[in-house]
Amino acid sequence: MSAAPVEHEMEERARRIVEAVIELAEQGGFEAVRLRDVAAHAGVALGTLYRRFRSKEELLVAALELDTRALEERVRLRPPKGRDAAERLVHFFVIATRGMLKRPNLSRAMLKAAASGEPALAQKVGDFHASVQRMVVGALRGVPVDAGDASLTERERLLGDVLNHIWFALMVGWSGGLHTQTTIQEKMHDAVELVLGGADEIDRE
Amino acid sequence: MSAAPVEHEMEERARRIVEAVIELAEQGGFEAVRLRDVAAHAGVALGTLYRRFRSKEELLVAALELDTRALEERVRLRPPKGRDAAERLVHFFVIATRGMLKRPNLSRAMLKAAASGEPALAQKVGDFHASVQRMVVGALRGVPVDAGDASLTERERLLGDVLNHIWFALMVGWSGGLHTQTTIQEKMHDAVELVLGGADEIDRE
DNA sequence: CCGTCGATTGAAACGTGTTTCATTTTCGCC
DNA sequence: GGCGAAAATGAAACACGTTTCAATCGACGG
Repeated sequence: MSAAPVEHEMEERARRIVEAVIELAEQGGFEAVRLRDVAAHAGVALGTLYRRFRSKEELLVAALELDTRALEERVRLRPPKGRDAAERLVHFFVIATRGMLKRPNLSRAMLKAAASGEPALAQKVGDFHASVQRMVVGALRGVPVDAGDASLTERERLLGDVLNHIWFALMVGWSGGLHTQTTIQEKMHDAVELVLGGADEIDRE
Repeated sequence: MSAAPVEHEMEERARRIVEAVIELAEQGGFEAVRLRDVAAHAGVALGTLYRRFRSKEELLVAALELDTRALEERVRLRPPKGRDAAERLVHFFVIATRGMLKRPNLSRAMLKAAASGEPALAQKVGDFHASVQRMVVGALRGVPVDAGDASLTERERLLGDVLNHIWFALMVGWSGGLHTQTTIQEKMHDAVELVLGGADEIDRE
């Protein structure tokens, strides 16, 4: 019956599972992602779901991976604009933040999973941070950085790291009700100006 | 039988409950904090526990509050030392990081709760961030800042905010296996130098 | 001393993440 | 077309966070 080879069949199932996760999380957040419902929506048995994903958190980190890839694509097609690095960085974080806040329930659920501290997720969570860092450096340079490029300067690595951490902490804070979209953007604006060398040297590049 | 008035009785119970949480979390982390065990250790019924704390996360955030108060006391008694602001800030983060990593299971559990995104915890999590920020500004100034002091300069607020965010994100990353104690301290060192005005102006104060 | 009322208790029940397992299906291969 | 292995299924069971509730306790005013 099925024309696809095994791998495709497996990927197909995994894709449907993650899609179901995203749909449920968009509607009701982390708690609404009931794995029995996920399995039903994806048309698989619970055991199949657990063959591919070790936990609920792993499912949501898989969703984060998809989301991050979409953001990368968005940034590749329409890179953040600005006359200098600061403007481009601020613009990038506006894009990234808006992207997350567009589906708040899903984003909260993904952030909760990413911050859950599960060692099994370290790889994927690390990939997420690496991706954000690459996009940050891309905005800093004004030129996209692709995944294979290991040639960051020390300064780029540092700035990417620091801004990534700040944004992540802000998103986690937003997720817990500590910040609004506006305060996130203001704080990222201030942070970018700070790390780019103070308020006076706006056009340093 | 009981000589203490009602309020003391209630506080006493709450204190014993949080102590039980800390003990169990120290040994086995978040999962080991089974609320039936917590209640048994504290000598109360499950219902009593749920009268005072709305969720497992709230219990661990209460533990974080205790821990943070202990860190504040530690910093008040022996403030971070250094010839300039950068050294004091780095020293403060060494103290704070070492304090958390001394009881890794407990700290991971508390961080997971703090990053869980529960809106009910916003107040307490916000208090935690405010406390860290105060200690950061204290290290920046070289003089402790007490809780009532609202007179931060704009620069102090910004630096406290940014360094607090970076440290929090690093701790969450550590919790998930992304960083070691060494990498945390290196990254905080670099971050402090960055936000304090670049690698060249070491003695700016 | 009694009655009242809120707090506590003990125990049961529920929902959901996770595990287990016997059975069935699918797939590559001969 | 049939075989053996790997994967999927369906259903049950388990663990634990959370809720519920009737019974009991303890303090306090009258």
